[in-house]
Amino acid sequence: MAQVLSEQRVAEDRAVAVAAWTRLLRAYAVTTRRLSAELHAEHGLTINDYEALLRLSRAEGGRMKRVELARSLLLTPSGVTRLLEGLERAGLVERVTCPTDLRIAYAQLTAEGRERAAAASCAHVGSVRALFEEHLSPGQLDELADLLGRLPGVAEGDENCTVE
Amino acid sequence: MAQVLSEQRVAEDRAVAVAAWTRLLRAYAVTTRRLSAELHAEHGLTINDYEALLRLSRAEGGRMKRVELARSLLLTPSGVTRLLEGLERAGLVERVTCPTDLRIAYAQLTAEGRERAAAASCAHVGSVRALFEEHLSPGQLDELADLLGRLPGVAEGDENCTVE
DNA sequence: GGTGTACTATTGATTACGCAACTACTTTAG
DNA sequence: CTAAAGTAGTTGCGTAATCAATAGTACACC
Repeated sequence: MAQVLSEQRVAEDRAVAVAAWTRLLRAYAVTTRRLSAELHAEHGLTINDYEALLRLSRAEGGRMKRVELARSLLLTPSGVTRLLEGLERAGLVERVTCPTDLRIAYAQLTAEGRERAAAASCAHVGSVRALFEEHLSPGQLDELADLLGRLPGVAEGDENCTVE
Repeated sequence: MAQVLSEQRVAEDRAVAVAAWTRLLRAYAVTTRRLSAELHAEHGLTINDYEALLRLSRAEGGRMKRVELARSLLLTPSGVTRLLEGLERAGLVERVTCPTDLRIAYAQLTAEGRERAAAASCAHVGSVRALFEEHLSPGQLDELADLLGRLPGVAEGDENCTVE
């Protein structure tokens, strides 16, 4: 009897971890599709384009080392190279070399980049709020952010990421 | 004074929705990288390969209509075509046409597919639990699953998705 | 002061996926 | 019974990202 109960308990515990995981997958898929479609239609930016501009706009002097940006966006270095390729072509970001360390190249936000970031931010934050606040109360959102932040590596990128 | 408080309140509300959203992005990126690397290394499957096999193995007769699978995995029809291309080439899934409606093609799990699904499931569930349970209690996982499930379209795919 | 190790960044090849356009079949309405 | 509308699925094309391999630069240590 105790045996049966304990087996059931184990099965439930397994289920709940897997349920959280599958829902995380689905939640990502759903929200990402919707928000990235809006962002792309209205501002011609992908989510990572936007996040990159945002982080640059909050960084000291509007510039960041490329690796730093990679860590901040959870991208590989090559991912950042390609991301910035696009933003440079669009004139939103400039490449600035570091005089004291020739390995380093900064990504530097241009004036136009700063404008686009501000414009997109305004609309995008609206979309995000519309989607999330329609279904979750502020308390629940807080709880959700807290729980997700407990996963390793999730909360680390927050310093540069708070709303002013 | 009331004015100031209310403005502050608004700013906090905005922040919490955006915080939840960015953490969702990061949580997806972090967990996905880790779990998909393991799954790929040990079983040669992507996460969607795995999820597809899993859903097929739980479906009546080990088969599903391709659109049904698409909805279940939150993929577009073309995504499913390509996903199944790979699984068919690997001999894990077979294409079965429907005799009464020639538009329809079923994806049918093969014996080998069923084996691979079972083998991968065992290890993968272990990885998922290790990752999630290391940082969240069962109660918190339950709460997390609940909160994510409130987002539109997230909880819908669950029928086929419960652990047996 | 040269040599090995670590760091920054890019490139080539590959993969996974979405969108739009299309074909093929079925159902409904007239 | 046929025309129109709807549904299932595939294909071409484009894009974002990965990994592995590579090149250039900095620095520590003997």
